[in-house]
Amino acid sequence: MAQHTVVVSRSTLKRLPLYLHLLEKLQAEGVETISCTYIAKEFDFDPTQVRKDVEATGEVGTARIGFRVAGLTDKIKEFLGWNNAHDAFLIGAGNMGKALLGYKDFEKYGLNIVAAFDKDPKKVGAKIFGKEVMPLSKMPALVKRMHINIGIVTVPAEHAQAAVDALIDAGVKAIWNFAPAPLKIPEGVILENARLTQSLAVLTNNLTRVLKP
Amino acid sequence: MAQHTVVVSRSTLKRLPLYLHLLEKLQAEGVETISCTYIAKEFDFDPTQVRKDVEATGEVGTARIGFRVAGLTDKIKEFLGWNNAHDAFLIGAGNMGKALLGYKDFEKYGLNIVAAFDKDPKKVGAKIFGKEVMPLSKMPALVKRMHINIGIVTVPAEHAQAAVDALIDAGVKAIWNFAPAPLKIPEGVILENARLTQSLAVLTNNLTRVLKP
DNA sequence: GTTTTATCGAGAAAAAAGTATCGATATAAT
DNA sequence: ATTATATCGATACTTTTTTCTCGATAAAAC
Repeated sequence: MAQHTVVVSRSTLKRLPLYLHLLEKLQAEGVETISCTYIAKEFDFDPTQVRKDVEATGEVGTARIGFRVAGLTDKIKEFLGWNNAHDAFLIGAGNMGKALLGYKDFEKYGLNIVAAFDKDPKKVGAKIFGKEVMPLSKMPALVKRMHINIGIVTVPAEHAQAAVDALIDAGVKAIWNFAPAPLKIPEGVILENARLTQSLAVLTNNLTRVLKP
Repeated sequence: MAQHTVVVSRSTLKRLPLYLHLLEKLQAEGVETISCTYIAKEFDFDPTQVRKDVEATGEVGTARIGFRVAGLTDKIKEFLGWNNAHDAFLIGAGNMGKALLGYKDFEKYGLNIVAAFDKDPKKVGAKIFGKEVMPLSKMPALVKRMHINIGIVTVPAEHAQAAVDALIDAGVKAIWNFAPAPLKIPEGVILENARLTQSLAVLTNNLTRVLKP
């Protein structure tokens, strides 16, 4: 099958999961086809924008009908790499780490957190939502043996760079970072920041403006 | 004092917290002035972009020197509304809810989670990180009495719209949504989605492209 | 069977975001 | 004192992203 190695904008990539959620809801309701116009209305986007986003996945529609819900769902999942799970290690079994370990839906999004690591001996040995917490020293060997590609970083900001360095040294190809620290990574490694503070900044700025007399 | 009611792009708003983290690190190290060139290098951004972002906060620099670290810190905080705390209620005391309740740094970011609410009677009554979990039925009256402006939604997707409706009915002005559901809100209310799946989508898409032979 | 309508897909236009250029200026070096 | 340099701030330019327009097409309405 022809794979779609199209490079698209971050914005498009971030809209696709939204469409996917909607499509899965519709599929559960037995809806078979869907138009970009409909999707656009649901999110208050421009229909053309939705059409272009969908185009990136390689799915083609039919005039007057739209797209098959099942077909589009598959194409989006494939495009995002969510059709088969990537194994991941998590570093830092604090609150955020625990929350992620307990997030069952990740398997739907192509992510399988295999184990957690922490440098605090008090946290080591426990099981969090069925996943073992191991000492950080064991991480490198396990990354190599299990061919882990993704490292999730949920340590405090001051330890983030060290955690990332260790993960990359061990052979991890992508970092999902939750620490509020600017990280340096070598060429070829993927860094994605999931920083709540950025989202919060947008919220509080808007709110201050709205509340201002 | 002249307030800055400048409307800036989402992108700018999301970069400002990054600068702020860096500035606070520098301030702790005793650095007094900083140039946009330096900030840009740290994040691999364009210096002009940093200068424009900074301009939005209203801080002015001096040629050849740059900006005072302390002054810029204050201006960014003020611009983001992080200089005085907004009280917030959290709905949904699941894993993500707990993680947020335990996140101490929020006070630095102008957010004070006052209490949590859950419809599950088993969760009600407990204290999570010192914050009480109350029945959802008590929420509306408390929002009004305490003049709560922000509602944080960490319920499962299928209950998200109901939670949001209840919060807005009660008088909340801004919603910080963690549920993977498309939410409808009335004019004038602020909705900010903090969806991990969007960030994950960018990561897994990039990773599949990198791993592809 | 013809007309109407909703939709796609492609390309053009508009808007937004990011990048480069350049004069002005404040410090440091000579 | 003069020259060199780093930086700001304003403006111009470029690129990217979003939105608009329009012909083609498939179903529905008449």
